[in-house]
Amino acid sequence: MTRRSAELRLDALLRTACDVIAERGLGNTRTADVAQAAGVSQALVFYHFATKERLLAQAFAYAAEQDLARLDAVVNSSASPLDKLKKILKLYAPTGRSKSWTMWIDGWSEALRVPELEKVSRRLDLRWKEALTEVIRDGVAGGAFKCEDPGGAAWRINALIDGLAVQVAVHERVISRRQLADWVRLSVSRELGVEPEQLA
Amino acid sequence: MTRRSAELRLDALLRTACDVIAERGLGNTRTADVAQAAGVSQALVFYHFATKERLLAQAFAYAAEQDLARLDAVVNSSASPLDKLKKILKLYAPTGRSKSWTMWIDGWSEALRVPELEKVSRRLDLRWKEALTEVIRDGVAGGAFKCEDPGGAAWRINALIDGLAVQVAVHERVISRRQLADWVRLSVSRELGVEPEQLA
DNA sequence: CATGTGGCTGACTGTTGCGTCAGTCATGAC
DNA sequence: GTCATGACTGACGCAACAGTCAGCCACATG
Repeated sequence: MTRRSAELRLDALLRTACDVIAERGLGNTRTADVAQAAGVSQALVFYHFATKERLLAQAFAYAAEQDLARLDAVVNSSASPLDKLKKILKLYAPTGRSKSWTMWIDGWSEALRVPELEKVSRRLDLRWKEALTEVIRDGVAGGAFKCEDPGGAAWRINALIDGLAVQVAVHERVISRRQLADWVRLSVSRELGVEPEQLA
Repeated sequence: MTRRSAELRLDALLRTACDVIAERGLGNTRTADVAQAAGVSQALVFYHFATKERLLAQAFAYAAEQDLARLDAVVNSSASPLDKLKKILKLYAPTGRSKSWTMWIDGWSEALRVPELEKVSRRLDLRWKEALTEVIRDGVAGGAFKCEDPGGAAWRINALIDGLAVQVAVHERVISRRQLADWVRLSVSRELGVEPEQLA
């Protein structure tokens, strides 16, 4: 155990906690697990986090912020709406039994009972929808997309991906990632009046 | 405590367990909770179920079977494909912070780590898709719907509902049930070449 | 009525896992 | 050097909870 500043240690613990949560699930993560994974005494965990609940909630938020940072990078880039759309779809769609997706599915379930997690989960979900809405609006304004209700379209696209991602993440092998991507492209192309091939 | 046949008691315990699970979540349900809710000693729970895991898994399956029974009743009825479709959509879409939906969301999360629950959850999810596919095929054959890929359409419709239902169930107030229903009707109408109003 | 079967319970036990606390030790300030 | 601060830990307390067990008692059967 090398000694570190509180800030560094906190960050390292949160990072480790994310890994442990992704592997064991929010409900089955024990403080001792996180401590062990971080190579640290269990007491240290309580030195930095008052309760287990706080640790989990902060770790969850930490992971969410990382995802959102990647999203913002795309939205704030100078790419065309079509390119941004493609990048967002790529970020959002699950890759393998994605660490992120297992965490969000877990998060939804916990959020049913833990208000603090519900807040984080809601913020994350809404942010994706806003980002997508914005890109669609820009695309419509620039003539790249045709869509009467960008907000609604964004919701439907997000919901479709969520639903398909759950199936891929939870029920391995019922559909392939390729199938998921194809169906998403098809629906998006219909919503925005573009050809599916343009989204590849 | 009135004495009952094992069969009756088992059924009553499963029923009670479903209620408790819906309220407390799969992960937070204790055997003592179920016993108390059923007005029975904790030891009796273990008399009928070897382990807590088995109790929860069986309760989960029990709830799934009830849902599937309702679904089968619709599918096997003599209604027209359009009527069946409307009834399926009505069954599937969440009503309030629906007991069923909180359970399925919880189930997805648990299924990530508990193979036994994964099986039940998969069976349930696939059954809905099959039913919807069947109805769409019938509708296409009879000329009521226009759809080139009934299977794909069923998957997309189901995924959309799942995704929207999660938002309604988990993040109360971000969208209304009315909004959800409107969007589902819109997407379904596009998939099947009917007017949204016909689905009301 | 006697007797066996099986539903049922109270009172346990062992374990797990959160949280505490008294105290150690590294580091930077002076 | 010495002192103060704050990161860090081992060892423990304690409550919650899964699961056990010895035995009770209602009821069907003969």
